[in-house]
Amino acid sequence: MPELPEVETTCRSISAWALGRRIDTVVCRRMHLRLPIPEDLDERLRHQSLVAVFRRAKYVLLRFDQDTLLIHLGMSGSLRRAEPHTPLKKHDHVDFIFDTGTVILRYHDPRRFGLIVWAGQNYQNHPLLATLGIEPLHPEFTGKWLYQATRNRETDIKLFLMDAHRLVGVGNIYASEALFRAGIHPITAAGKLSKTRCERLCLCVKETLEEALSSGGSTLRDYVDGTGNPGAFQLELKVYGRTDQPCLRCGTLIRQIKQGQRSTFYCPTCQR
DNA sequence: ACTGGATCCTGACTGC
DNA sequence: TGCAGTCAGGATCCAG
Repeated sequence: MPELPEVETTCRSISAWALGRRIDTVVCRRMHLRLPIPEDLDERLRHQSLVAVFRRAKYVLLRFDQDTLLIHLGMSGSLRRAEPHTPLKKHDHVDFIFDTGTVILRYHDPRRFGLIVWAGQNYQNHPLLATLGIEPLHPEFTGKWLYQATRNRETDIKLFLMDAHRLVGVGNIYASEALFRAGIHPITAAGKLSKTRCERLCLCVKETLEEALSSGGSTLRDYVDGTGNPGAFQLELKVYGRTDQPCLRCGTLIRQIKQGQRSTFYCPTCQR
């Protein structure tokens, strides 16, 4: 489900309404996602206030007075505001109930590929975060970095972009979109890219993510942000999901292939 | 170290 | 209408 723009949008919208609120209770209806949900969630979070909501890669971090929670939305997860009268849907696994029960942050995840765990004292050292790659929107992600990181790598550039141990936040949608924008064929061996093409790709990754962010992310099925609003970037997608439709630049039919068991979309004319 | 494949799980959709 | 097969925004683990 969510890639960097969707996770970031989720964090921002939760911040807007939940910061400073105090946990009343936490209700878990299901104890197992990708990992077990901590059993002491309610006991420990009770009466703590939410101090910060931020993102690392595709992880959401909720910092409370004493503890920080690490949340991943997997493929199908969402974290959004619910009111006391909002009816429970199937797969609404966890409710963080604030104040005197007036507002709820609700975790929903049909496929249960997500996770909720304690982040520990120093979240950067958490095993799930410690080995992650660099943030694509940070200044340290440059064409030069990309050029050096891809040397001698035979893996397809699209798979390289999606490898969170190198570069985080770029998932299946935005990898295809950024490569189209850069005019690079997704099967190109990462190590074969010239310095110039690395510069261009780096720029295109940043632009694609930033534009998606300003549209509030992409809503393909049921993605909604922390307030419940859908994104609009799906309207801007140039290749993702457009199999056999004409390329918006040259009219050639968009192709769909598999890379690493995931669908890739590209224009065989614009991308070489 | 790198690379490709299987895997976790449910729901939506397609074709017979 | 039902049933089987395929596919889906992620990331980990394992074998070669």
